[in-house]
Amino acid sequence: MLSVDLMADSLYDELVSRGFVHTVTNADGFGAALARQQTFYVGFDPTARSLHTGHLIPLALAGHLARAGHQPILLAGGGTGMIGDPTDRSATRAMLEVEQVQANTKAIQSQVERMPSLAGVNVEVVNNADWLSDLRYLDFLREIGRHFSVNEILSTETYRARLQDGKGLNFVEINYRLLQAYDFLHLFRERGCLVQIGGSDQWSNILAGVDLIRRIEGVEAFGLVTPLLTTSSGEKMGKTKGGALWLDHKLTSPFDFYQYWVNVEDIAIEQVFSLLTTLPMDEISELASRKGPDTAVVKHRLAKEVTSVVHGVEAAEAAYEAAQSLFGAGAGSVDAAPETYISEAQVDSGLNVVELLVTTGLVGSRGAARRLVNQGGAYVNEQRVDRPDRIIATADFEQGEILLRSGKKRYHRVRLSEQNKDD
RNA sequence: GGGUCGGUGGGUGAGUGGCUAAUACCACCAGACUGUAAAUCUGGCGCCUUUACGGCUACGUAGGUUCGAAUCCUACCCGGCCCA
Repeated sequence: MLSVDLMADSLYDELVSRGFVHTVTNADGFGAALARQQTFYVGFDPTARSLHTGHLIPLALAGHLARAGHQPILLAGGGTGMIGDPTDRSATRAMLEVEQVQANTKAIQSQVERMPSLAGVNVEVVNNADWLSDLRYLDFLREIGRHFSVNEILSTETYRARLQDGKGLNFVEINYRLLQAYDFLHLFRERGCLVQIGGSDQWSNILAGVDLIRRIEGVEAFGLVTPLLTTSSGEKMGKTKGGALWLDHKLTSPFDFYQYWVNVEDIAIEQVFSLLTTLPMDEISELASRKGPDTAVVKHRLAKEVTSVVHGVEAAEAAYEAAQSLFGAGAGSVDAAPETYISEAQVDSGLNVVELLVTTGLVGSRGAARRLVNQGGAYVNEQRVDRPDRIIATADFEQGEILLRSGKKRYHRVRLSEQNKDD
């Protein structure tokens, strides 16, 4: 018994020392609860067809808990997504089309199921549409609604801010909290789930569930929220030109994903390591303590670890190799850089750099491509392009391939093919 | 339902008949410096083109007034506040 307790304590302590605990409902109680096998859950709303960097911390935490023997349930919010979480929103979200929600839910479900960081773990994925869709309004109001104080809801940060700024708040949005709380209650009843984890923005929603379970079932459930990864200027980490840093390789290539982490600010190294990778803390401290140009090496390690978590070790290795050949000594081919195929016919018809930059998606418009060239940020095979009307000829292809570069670090391969091929 | 104020580019938020593709800040992109870092400095940041004192599209939606509208009028949609 004693040893089990020690294990549990050390698990909780480990979570604290790695920086996962932003807030917890009852630290002692939670620590003690971990002495027994717990079922816990974390939810993701289907606002897009892929999860992004921001979801990585709760996923990592889920991994730690799961490896310690606890049972994870990952919840895709097919039901709550129909409503839209108002948290951190200065205005009402546009409601997504039903089909969109369903498609996103499916995408996220399969993404979570295939997540390398959870490989070997018995993850259960559920969709709250399965139980929320069939709720009966009157029953829900009588059983659940009566436990919620509108005053209390309105006094929480999200809603108060809305009211103060005179931004408006509709009834649907207030209900979001009830539904999320109900999810927790449902999972407690059906699965004995006593723990919900999430990002710090989910604190009040999680708390609502903990309260609901106590009120209705008389049982103490636990909620724990993780911090957010932010840059030194306080911005959420994971923002790029193209928007979020997606976990889906079709939206953000493993190479770009890798590059993002190689480029994190120095001061974030330790935090990213401890939250997103599973390296032991003493090793992390050692890595983080290195100074000067050596930090480049450390960042490669960081990028490799984080990329492995999302895309697997092989993709991480490939991204590393690609980065080495691009940024290390000597240039080579770049297997992991995103690639596009174009036909010889296109080349023969007089394709110029601007057109090429646009078709590869390296820039968003022809105007932007011209700007890039004029600012000296465009390269073909590592040679700076000086004119927007520079024609790309078959002679530019080295072994059927052109290496296109935008700025210092964004690469794209263009390959010749008989026909156009996508993906 | 009545009154009143408001809906501007990824975000915040100026602009109230031409000088406005639209101030400023943030985010973002490029250049310089570096370590593929931060900070700093410089340039850019609707789309298109023969890069031009050029064309097109845009300031909730749809019409209208005007030589000319984000700016005025009408209707509608959405939101705040007050009244019911």
